[in-house]
Amino acid sequence: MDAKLVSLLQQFGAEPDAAMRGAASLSPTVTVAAGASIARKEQAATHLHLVVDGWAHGWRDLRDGRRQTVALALPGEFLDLEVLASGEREACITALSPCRVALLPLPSLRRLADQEPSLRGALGRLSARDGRVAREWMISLGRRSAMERIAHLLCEIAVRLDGPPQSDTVQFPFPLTQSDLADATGLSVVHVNRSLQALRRQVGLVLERRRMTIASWTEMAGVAEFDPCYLAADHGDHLRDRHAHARHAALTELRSERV
Amino acid sequence: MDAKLVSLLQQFGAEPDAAMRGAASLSPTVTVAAGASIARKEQAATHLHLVVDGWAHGWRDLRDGRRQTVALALPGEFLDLEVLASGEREACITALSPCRVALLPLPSLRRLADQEPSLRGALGRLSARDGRVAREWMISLGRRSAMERIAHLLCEIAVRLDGPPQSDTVQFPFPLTQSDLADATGLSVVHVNRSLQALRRQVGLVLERRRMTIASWTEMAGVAEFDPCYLAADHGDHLRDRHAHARHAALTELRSERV
DNA sequence: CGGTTATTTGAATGCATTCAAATATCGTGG
DNA sequence: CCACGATATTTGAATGCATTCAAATAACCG
Repeated sequence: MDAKLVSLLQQFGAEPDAAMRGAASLSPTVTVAAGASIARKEQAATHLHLVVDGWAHGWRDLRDGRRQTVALALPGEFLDLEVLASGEREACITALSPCRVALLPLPSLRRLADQEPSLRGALGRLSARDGRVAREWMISLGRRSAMERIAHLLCEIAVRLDGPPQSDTVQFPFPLTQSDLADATGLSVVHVNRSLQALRRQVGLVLERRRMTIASWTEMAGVAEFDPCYLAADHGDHLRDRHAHARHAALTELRSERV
Repeated sequence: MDAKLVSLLQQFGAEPDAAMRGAASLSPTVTVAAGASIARKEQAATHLHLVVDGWAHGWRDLRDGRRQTVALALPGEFLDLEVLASGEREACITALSPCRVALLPLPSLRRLADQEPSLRGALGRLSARDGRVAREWMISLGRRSAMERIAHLLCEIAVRLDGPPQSDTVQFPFPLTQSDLADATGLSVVHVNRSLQALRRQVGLVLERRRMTIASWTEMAGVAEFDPCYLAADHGDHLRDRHAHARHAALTELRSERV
């Protein structure tokens, strides 16, 4: 049972009771080291994975070794929600930092989702958010410059961790290496390094001892043309029936997501 | 009512009866010219869109005009399935060729999905396929060379239109301009032109009067490192309960999708 | 402390872009 | 049916962003 998952599911519209039962279907968590494999593409998908603590990513590679990160999971987020509907995993999952990962047995989660419309809706909206993030990444990979890509990713991470920032100075843990950033942004390690230096000069970015500081969020978001609305939980009128002011609350709630 | 939609839903696991009722919820179709807008990002999402005939795409752009296609819809495919769960549209939808588009009222489709588990499952699996396609595009945009990107996209289109090809020579209608291809692959028009010429020489690609011919599918798929399995309907064990040999049938059925 | 991993720098190369202009094709009205 | 304007494709040349290769420095881990 995991309190963070309960609150996540409720944020995305699950009834308190349904959220509890969803979270109760967790198997005991496993702990893995940074760089360790959590699930491989080929193996049968029997469980869904939730990162309780730590960061992980899903990736694919081409025959000659070029690698692309296709999904990033921060504390409290699912890694492979798509497995719920399709039954097959489409990427290898690897820990980017030391991780505690919860396993949710697929059959029981499906049974639960079939019975609980609100839980089903919450999982659907979580998938939809993953889709929005994926599309935003497509825009970065296809059309943004190196600096813009990195800036955009950093903004996204900041908001996914702590919600839209209150003050102009933002700070958060950052376990990724420059090589991880390269995988996620479709750039070479060397160029990530150089773009990071440019950001350091332009928007006062500091990265030391696995901690990121953004001196000017305004500047950074400007460089990235960043609009956080694609990260909000409520992206329509689903919740509005149940929670009258859900739309407004959504962003506020995101802020407490930091789990 | 649209026979193609019925068969699409059944391919993805809806009961015949449920598929019929899903298709029955279609509003009358509208016809739009190539280049015309079908739905805008900002406007309230009241309907889902299905391209009955013609090609369309969803796109986003940056302030300075750089544009990226984030989704492509071929005849018989949904354009904005993500709206079903999230309630908001995340891209502008534009016709790439003359199009007949069916509108499905969101509320009635949701009601239907809530009542019909098999229809719900089919829509979920269709969304999951959209997700797999999106991730494949991320790999192209992030890590494939210009020629590889275009080759991969052409392979994908060929399979989405007609299923995995039987013979080594493949032919299909192709209404996209090179500028459309540039939007989809994250390249400049000029470079698309040059890469197309390279493909012409290397794999005997011919594109004339809106018709594409691939002389050697083997060559083309080789250049693209193309593996069609991410396009299959059945990507897990969901269907296996109902249709014993669904997995094998999935690819075969895809072949008859060409609508 | 020493080995390993990560970051940083320099220099050379290359893939893709931009700009500009020519040619070809398409659609439409005369 | 042809002429016309508009759209799409093609080519050349110059530039630039990002990559690769190589090596040095710095940080991390046991």
